[in-house]
Amino acid sequence: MRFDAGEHIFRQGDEDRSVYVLQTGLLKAYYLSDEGKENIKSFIQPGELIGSLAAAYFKEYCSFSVVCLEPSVTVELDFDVLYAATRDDLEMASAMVEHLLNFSMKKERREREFLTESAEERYRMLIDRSPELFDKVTQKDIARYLGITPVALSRIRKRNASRK
Amino acid sequence: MRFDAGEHIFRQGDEDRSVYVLQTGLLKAYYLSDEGKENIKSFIQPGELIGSLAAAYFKEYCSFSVVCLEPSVTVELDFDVLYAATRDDLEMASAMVEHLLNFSMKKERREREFLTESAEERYRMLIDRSPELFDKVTQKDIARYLGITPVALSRIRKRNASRK
DNA sequence: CATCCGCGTTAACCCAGGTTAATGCGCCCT
DNA sequence: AGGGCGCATTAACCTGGGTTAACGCGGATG
Repeated sequence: MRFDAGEHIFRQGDEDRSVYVLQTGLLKAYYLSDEGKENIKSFIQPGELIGSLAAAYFKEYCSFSVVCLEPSVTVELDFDVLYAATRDDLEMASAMVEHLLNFSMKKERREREFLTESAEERYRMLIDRSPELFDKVTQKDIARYLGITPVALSRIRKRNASRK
Repeated sequence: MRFDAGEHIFRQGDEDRSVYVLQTGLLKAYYLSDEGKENIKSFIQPGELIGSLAAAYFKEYCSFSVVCLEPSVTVELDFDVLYAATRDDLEMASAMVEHLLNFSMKKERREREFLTESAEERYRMLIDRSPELFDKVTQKDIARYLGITPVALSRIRKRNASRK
């Protein structure tokens, strides 16, 4: 499936029960609060996989939206088919375990960062870990990913003007 | 394996490559910062499973410690054996997928709460979701789990004096 | 070319939570 | 019983980030 920049793959509240593998492009997954504030769950880069686990597994509504930041190409997989496959194909199950282990560790790291680091430290770690992001994504989105406002990020950048 | 309250199952920095299933008791998993500050990753209740995925999978050091808050009984499983089993036993692989899906969703929810909610809202949600914890765990530990100081939690409780 | 709009920056003011320290309480220990 | 220790509370003060608003800018659009 091909998408233009700005197009949504699915929206918060949808009943989408698919999983998408990103081939090329860049996606952002975000939560929209009742008051209309956006908080960014993650950026998705080629090779990564995105979909609302909870929505698919518990047959609920998606708790977040996914939109393309660049023109993107994805492959859509039906969660139920995928899940059924893990129940009777060892290859699939192993691959799924592999993927989920990696996914869990990523989530765990982010949880840890929120728990133990300040916004400023999280900013510095993000620069170290994913410098490419800073070329592709607006500062507003970086801020919303770090859990702060664009104004706060601008201040942090000023404080850290020396490094990048 | 039996443990007294206060005993550690493993410590940050250990090379423990096991996974533990809690039969009875109550555990807490926590990070200790360089400056000696404690931040609580999670409380583990009977039926749940704990272990440092990253340590086991990447053969690294554990990034957190696990200590018993009550006398506890656990079953120890070797991660490598477990992982190998998922590679050639469909039953095991399916169970592992099941478990990891649930684990991922829990982490995802916590990530979301840190990203989108204030400390006060997180406190209220915790009361709703796990009221039992408040009887078993000190307020200090609840605060460290919420990502705030005991002093801040005391203030929040005062503001919310009406509800519990 | 002029207009518009969204982004990043900066300033001023506000507030939640951190820090430090004092107090009082309950619990464990011998 | 007495001493000691860790926990919860409260107060005073500090600080990082939120909010609002003004400004300049660059890119898109007519």
